[in-house]
Amino acid sequence: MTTIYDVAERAGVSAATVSRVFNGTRVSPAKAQAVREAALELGFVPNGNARRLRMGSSQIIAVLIPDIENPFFTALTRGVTDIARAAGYSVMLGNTDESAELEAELVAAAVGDSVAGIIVAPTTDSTDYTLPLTRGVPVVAVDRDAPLVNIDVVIADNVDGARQAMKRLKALGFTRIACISGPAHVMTADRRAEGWALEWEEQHGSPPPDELCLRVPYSIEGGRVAAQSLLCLPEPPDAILAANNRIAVGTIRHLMSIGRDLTEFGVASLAELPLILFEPPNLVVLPQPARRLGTLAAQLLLERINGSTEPPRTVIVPSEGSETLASSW
Amino acid sequence: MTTIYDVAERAGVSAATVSRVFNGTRVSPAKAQAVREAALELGFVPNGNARRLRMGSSQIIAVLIPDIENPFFTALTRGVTDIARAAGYSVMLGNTDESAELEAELVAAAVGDSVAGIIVAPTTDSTDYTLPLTRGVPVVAVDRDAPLVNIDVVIADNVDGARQAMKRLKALGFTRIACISGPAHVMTADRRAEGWALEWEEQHGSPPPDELCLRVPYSIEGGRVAAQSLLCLPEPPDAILAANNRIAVGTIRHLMSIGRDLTEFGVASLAELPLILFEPPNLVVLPQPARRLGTLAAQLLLERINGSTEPPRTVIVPSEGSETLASSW
DNA sequence: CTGTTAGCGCGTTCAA
DNA sequence: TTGAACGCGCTAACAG
Repeated sequence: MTTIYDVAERAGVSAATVSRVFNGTRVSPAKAQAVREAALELGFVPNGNARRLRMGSSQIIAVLIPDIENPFFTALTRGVTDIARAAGYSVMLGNTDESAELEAELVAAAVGDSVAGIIVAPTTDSTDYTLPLTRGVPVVAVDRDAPLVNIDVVIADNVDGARQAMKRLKALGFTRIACISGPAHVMTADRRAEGWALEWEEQHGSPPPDELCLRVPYSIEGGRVAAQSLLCLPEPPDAILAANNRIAVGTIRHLMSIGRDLTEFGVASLAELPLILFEPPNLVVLPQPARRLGTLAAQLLLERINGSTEPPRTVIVPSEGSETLASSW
Repeated sequence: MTTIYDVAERAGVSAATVSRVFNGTRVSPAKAQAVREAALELGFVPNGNARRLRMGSSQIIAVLIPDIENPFFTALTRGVTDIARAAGYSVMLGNTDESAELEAELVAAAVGDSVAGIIVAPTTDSTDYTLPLTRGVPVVAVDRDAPLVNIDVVIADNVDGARQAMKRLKALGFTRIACISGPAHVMTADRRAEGWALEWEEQHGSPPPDELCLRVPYSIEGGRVAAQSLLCLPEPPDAILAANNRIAVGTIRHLMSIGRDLTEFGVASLAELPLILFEPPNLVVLPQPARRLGTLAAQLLLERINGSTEPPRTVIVPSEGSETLASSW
């Protein structure tokens, strides 16, 4: 382990000078040059832990997401890393696995590592971020609200997304549009179901029948089961609004498995279907602004890191515009 | 910022005792209890940087992958985190974007953060990991070989994967199977093309015609273009072996776009097709052992971290067995 | 079992 | 412009 002292000795200067060279403080060109050479020859790598200990903070942003295997969150993370890197920050990723305990643990670890800030998709709507906040570590909630604390929040306009999808289905001629959304008390799922109900009321002049909105896990199986039971209704729907991509896939698979004619049944997915093989005729895809959520969250966080004390803002990111898959082929 | 000294004072013990409580060394139950209470009341969070500085190493494993938005690498990462977490390590993720410079930068950063070890998917086959290695930080290469240095390597058996896919296609009745693989000099792409050629020779008793193997980017568009030109050949293939999922999707999309009858054309994908809507009749999917690569790499790395000095091993992970999608529905 | 002491490597005063 | 000295918070010796 070569330290600044080794470099200093080799360059014939003091450790302080070496430190200055690496931190941009003015040093005479001759010594600066000597230090750089010595550092190179010795393969000097600054010790981040000592640096952070001394400075009390780091150029690291912690990103805490529920599932690294979910394309939505990886796209979001990508947005964060883009902005972070441009600003000279690196990103530490944590997987909360939708577990509140794990999330709390990771938040504490991030604080202990004196990260510069935290971007988190809260696992529950009752998570508490006073720990970092009281220590001056800014937190930005992304994708989901954090009602208990007063922080910046960046979320997609899920209500509007659902309504837009409904409108597209209506434009395709469908009128009795059911809704399969995610679990109750999951904010995105709640909002999407809400948007569905609002739009239904606008289209029909009356609230939607309760039985037309099912809440299931955000999974393929959830979509499959829900689609099945919706189709068994006395008055079955002629289209289904799926609140995320997995539910949409489950829905379509069920429709195909029972040989349903997809030219006469509409499906909307409130998320992209990345490696889809073909575009069913009446499929409406409303891409989620995942990466944009990430970039915005990172920007807000950087503002806080740089000392902004504006009152916390909630940024609602509009849908990326409904579009059929064809346009992205 | 509350420190162990604050906790110590409040609990009426010395800082060393507080440290011991948090590190599992034996302490009298009474004092241990007092320490825990004091820590809780004060909201004490151990300072990881001080800890790592003092200890000279950390419980952190750096994972460096080319693309966090690629399901293969996220699955791999998931495998690493599973093992790491179970062993009490946390994971720091870096995105190399297939850039050798960025990779080098991230490796240096990891060393500076005194991580316990590094798991990396090398961006080129000439990357050099002497920096961490000379500092005693073990490195395990995953998914791709690192010929320049003598380290543990964990890769999928791409040759065999390609051959198995070929066998499946043959079993379905296809004989003139073309190959669309990734870019030349990308190890996985080379091996898969190699497997294709070997199996062709075994099936036909002669080397395959050159024009039947195309090398394109690992992208949907690459697959589309390659499929198109293969089908224009004087003697077109009756099946295509796609070296990854994106190429497979591009291939199938092209086939469907020209109205090709998929009951008479075979396609094999050397990777999973996660959110697929339906299973084309002659689609062979050979899932990549992504997560397994991650778990194995993590295990090897942990052995090194724990001081193993065995000669470096190259672990070749067998394909996960060919299976059609149906089995995973 | 416990307290005291001494650094880990670095950035930053304060003098010179 | 530069160097000496200090301490960030913690753990590992060493006594007791």
